[in-house]
Amino acid sequence: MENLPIDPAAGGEERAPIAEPTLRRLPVYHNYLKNLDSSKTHAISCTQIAQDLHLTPIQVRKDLACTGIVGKPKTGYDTQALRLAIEDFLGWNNPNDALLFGAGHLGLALLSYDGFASYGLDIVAAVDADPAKQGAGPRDKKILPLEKAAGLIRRMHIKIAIIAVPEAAAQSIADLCVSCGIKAIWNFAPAKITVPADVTVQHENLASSLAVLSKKLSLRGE
Amino acid sequence: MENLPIDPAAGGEERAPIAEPTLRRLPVYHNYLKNLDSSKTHAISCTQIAQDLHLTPIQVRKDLACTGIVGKPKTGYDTQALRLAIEDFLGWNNPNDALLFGAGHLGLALLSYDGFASYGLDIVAAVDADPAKQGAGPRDKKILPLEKAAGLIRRMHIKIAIIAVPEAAAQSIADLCVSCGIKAIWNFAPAKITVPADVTVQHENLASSLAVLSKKLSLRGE
DNA sequence: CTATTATCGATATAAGTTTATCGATTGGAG
DNA sequence: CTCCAATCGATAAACTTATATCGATAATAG
Ligand SMILES: NC(=O)c1ccc[n+]([C@@H]2O[C@H](COP(=O)([O-])OP(=O)(O)OC[C@H]3O[C@@H](n4cnc5c(N)ncnc54)[C@H](O)[C@@H]3O)[C@@H](O)[C@H]2O)c1
Ligand SMILES: NC(=O)c1ccc[n+]([C@@H]2O[C@H](COP(=O)([O-])OP(=O)(O)OC[C@H]3O[C@@H](n4cnc5c(N)ncnc54)[C@H](O)[C@@H]3O)[C@@H](O)[C@H]2O)c1
Repeated sequence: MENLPIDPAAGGEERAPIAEPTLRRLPVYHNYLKNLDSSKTHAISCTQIAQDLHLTPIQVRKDLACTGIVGKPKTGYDTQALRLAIEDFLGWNNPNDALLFGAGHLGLALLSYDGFASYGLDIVAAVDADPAKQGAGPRDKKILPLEKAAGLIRRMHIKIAIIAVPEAAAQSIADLCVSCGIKAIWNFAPAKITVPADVTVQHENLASSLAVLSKKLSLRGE
Repeated sequence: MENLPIDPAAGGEERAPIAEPTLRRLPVYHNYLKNLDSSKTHAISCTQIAQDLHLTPIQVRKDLACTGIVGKPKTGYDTQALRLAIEDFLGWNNPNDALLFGAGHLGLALLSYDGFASYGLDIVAAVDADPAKQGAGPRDKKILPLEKAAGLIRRMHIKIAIIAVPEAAAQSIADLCVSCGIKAIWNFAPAKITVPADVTVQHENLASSLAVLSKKLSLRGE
């Protein structure tokens, strides 16, 4: 037990970089575990998870290993511990505050969604340029004028912005966010936005997903 | 010019299977081209596209090659022809009808979005179990009772369903769709749904994207 | 108590995707 | 007209991700 294969040339702080596909599957495992009847199922095997989620047991095992959890042969993983390990790994126990830009159709849907809380995201308020949209939003969230954004971000040390404004306004909102110290942007506009290297952007492009879907459909049909 | 490297063992119908990451980038190129001032820019090079979209020229060239377009050295691609080639490849010129399940917050946002038309998707109507939601929806789209779904799908030969109902109802809606002949499902519920092998499912899991974003953010911060 | 079997964890192989290299082609400068 | 620089297209290498193999371990049956 003495020669555990420590990453060479690493002083102990550089952990294995997590693969993005794995990262995207972790919430799926988490949701699966949440829906298990925990009074009945105290342990779960990779085999079972893989079967239910249409994956291979090997992949599941490798994904879960990233969280540091250890399983027991013939039994599997403790369901409670596994769920906590995923939450811990994804940082869902330390909620991040976020500010939403654009309280239109999509923005309001995001604002009214109560599921984000369990994913460690708290949308503290929305911002909209249209005075008619301003005031009280769903779930006691305020919809503020654009001018209030900078102060709010600075005062609350908000690090995440969600962009749900029209494409034409996306870049200017991004610039505003960056100048206020935002470090991560979740972008729902179908536009490429440019930010400094130390800011992370996650593009949520529905057109891409749709392209995959319709291409698969058309290939099936022929 | 006589020995073009035809795919061996292919009678001429089996084209190269398109890589999914490439497929996801094609709409991004398309949107980029749409925003170009076409009166000024008649040709565009991979180098330029790559620079603007933060990709490598080689990748852009390879992606675009899938659409069958050919460029000219020193000039690049004809912007108009390139845009049409992408639309053609993605099938955006032959719109698909789709039926939306769930006219809640997210469903209504999707229903009111007029951008899907240019991606070859036409949401013909929505369906909701709640009588209070039924009636006229945005953009002259009807919101129908659940009982009407099966008939509508069969009558209009609808092949695509969009699921925006609560997680608990997602599988039963999927089962209904499959029994009516739906061949592709775009699923916004955070649930894994099970369908026969000849039906395609595209899961749109916001939790996955959020996991990527927040993990990157937390790695940056340390 | 021992044999059996399901499962984990690690290592190795395969498949898929991105990036690099290089010759060929074309438009424009001299 | 000739040379040069930019770009394409194809092939090869590097990297990433997924799958397979195999020994070790623990629960269970006999
Ligand atoms: N609705 C959908 O289903 C859907 C799907 C895919 C992508 N999108 C994208 O999401 C974005 C929002 O879509 P939507 O349907 O909610 O549009 P929308 O028009 O309903 O809402 C846009 C909101 O942004 C506000 N706004 C405009 N400029 C602003 C600015 N500079 N600062 C702050 N607020 C501003 C508007 O007042 C409006 O309330 C768009 O970029 C759209 O392309 C939407
Ligand atoms: N709102 C968001 O921003 C968001 C984000 C991520 C995921 N989602 C997911 O999208 C789905 C919809 O979210 P939402 O916020 O619109 O929820 P919602 O509660 O606002 O809307 C759900 C709608 O589905 C209808 N419905 C329920 N059961 C039905 C059935 N069997 N057949 C037809 N209609 C039925 C309800 O009447 C309601 O109108 C959920 O699964 C949610 O987890 C939503």
